[in-house]
Amino acid sequence: MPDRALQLQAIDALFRRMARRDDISDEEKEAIAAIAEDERTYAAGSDLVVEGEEPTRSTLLIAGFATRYRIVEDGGRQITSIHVPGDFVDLHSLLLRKMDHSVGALSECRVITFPHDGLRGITVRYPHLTRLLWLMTLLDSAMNREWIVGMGRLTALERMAHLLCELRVRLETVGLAKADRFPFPATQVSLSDALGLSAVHVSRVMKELRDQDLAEWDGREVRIRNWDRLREVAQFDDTYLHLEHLRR
Amino acid sequence: MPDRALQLQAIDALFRRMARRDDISDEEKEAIAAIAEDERTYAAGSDLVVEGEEPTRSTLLIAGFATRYRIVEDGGRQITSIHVPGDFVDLHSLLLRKMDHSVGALSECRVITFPHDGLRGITVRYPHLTRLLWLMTLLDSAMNREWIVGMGRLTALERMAHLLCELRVRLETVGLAKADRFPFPATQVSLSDALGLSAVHVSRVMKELRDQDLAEWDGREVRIRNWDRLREVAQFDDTYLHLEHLRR
DNA sequence: CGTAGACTTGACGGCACTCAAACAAGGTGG
DNA sequence: CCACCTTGTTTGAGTGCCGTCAAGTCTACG
Repeated sequence: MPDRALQLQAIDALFRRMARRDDISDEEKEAIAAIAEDERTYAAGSDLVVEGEEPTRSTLLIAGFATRYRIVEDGGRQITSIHVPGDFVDLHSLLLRKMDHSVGALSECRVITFPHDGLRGITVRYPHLTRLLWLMTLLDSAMNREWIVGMGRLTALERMAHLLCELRVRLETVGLAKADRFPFPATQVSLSDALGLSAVHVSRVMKELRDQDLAEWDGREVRIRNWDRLREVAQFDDTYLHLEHLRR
Repeated sequence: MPDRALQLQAIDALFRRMARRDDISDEEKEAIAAIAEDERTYAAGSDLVVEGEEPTRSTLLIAGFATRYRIVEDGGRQITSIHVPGDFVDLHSLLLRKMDHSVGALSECRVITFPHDGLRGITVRYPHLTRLLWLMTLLDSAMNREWIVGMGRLTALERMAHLLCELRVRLETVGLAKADRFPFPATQVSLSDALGLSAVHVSRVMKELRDQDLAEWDGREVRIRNWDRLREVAQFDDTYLHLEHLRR
């Protein structure tokens, strides 16, 4: 039986994400903590979940960065989401059951898992908390829609800028972004898999961002140089992140 | 007070979508029908919901085709989902509250709406039904992820073929596809908005599909000429539509 | 039968891809 | 402790998919 206070602290990033959108009561926090299992760590590059599996628990990322991705026939890889601490990487497996994509660790990842039985129990006893969990999956959807718009209608530079904007705001929400910098441990290859570009072109686009003094990135950390112009280039509008505090 | 039997019939496409994935009881069907409002009709080209609005009800499409879309700065438009009868076009507004995109009618659409108050009531009294509603939004997500993969890693021809495959399977699920044909009323412009292509290129790609005798389309109806090869070209695998009947 | 909207086809151009080679940095073993 | 190797990044040259522009065709409908 894990220590309850430690659990609550570890799950804090999730509570911050939720509390940003609606009130979450202590009882609700306890209900989640009550079904949390022990922490686990994954090495950078390893898979947390693999396409085709049928998980019996869902995974909350509490430290590190992870991605959802699929491999296509010619070996190409497409990342569909990047996850930061406080994100459930596979809450949808509670209902979809079978994974239609894999989840990989971009950097070393610490996670806590929640058995599906326990989560199903929450849907029976805690309707409001259920809606908040549902909301977490809806935020994933909203980000997916925004990515589709970007891939369909924005240039490589705009898309890259948009990703940096999104990451900054999401990391701020869980307290992981400083004023003008935030951690982002990745390779240009993984970025290219996320943006639907080639690795070579990512290199060129990053150079362009540096040259225009918009942002720079050394593979570990992003430094924002000119937030207003970066947002402008990215056509970034955070509406789709639904940051308003409302009754849900 | 609308006629209950008529309501149940109208909502049938939704029930079919749900019943394909899990059992849904008569009591649950009644619970949904009980909060249904009167039917409404939208003309082709009109908007069912507009970006920025905060709907107080969610909209179930019962006849016709609709799209979710966003307009970007240069006037470009990107469709993020195409909806068929049985789909909720904005169930997510129950929790997201503010629309981060618009919903337009591709053809004339008949819809039934469900007040958010009533849906929230369902989350309190019907946990299993709540999970099924949640599941409906998760299916949207899964389709979004698949579109991202397509936009990032497939060619125009492959993407187009993929869309036709997806529509065929989805329409079959609600009984609207015959063996080798199904309705799809759209213009090449709207298709180009969906696939992230230009209208001109959509024309070329459709010609290629015809020339290769894979499928044809006259603006109203799609005729599949060679399903196996179409699937192959599209690299279509229906796992992401989660068609298995399971306890959810 | 005239007109508007939708589709088709051709010419040309550009954004991003591939191929290829050089460079940087971190890790490992002799 | 440094040669060596692996992994990642940068840069250049050439290519191709798909976009834009433009003109012509088809079809529906008033």
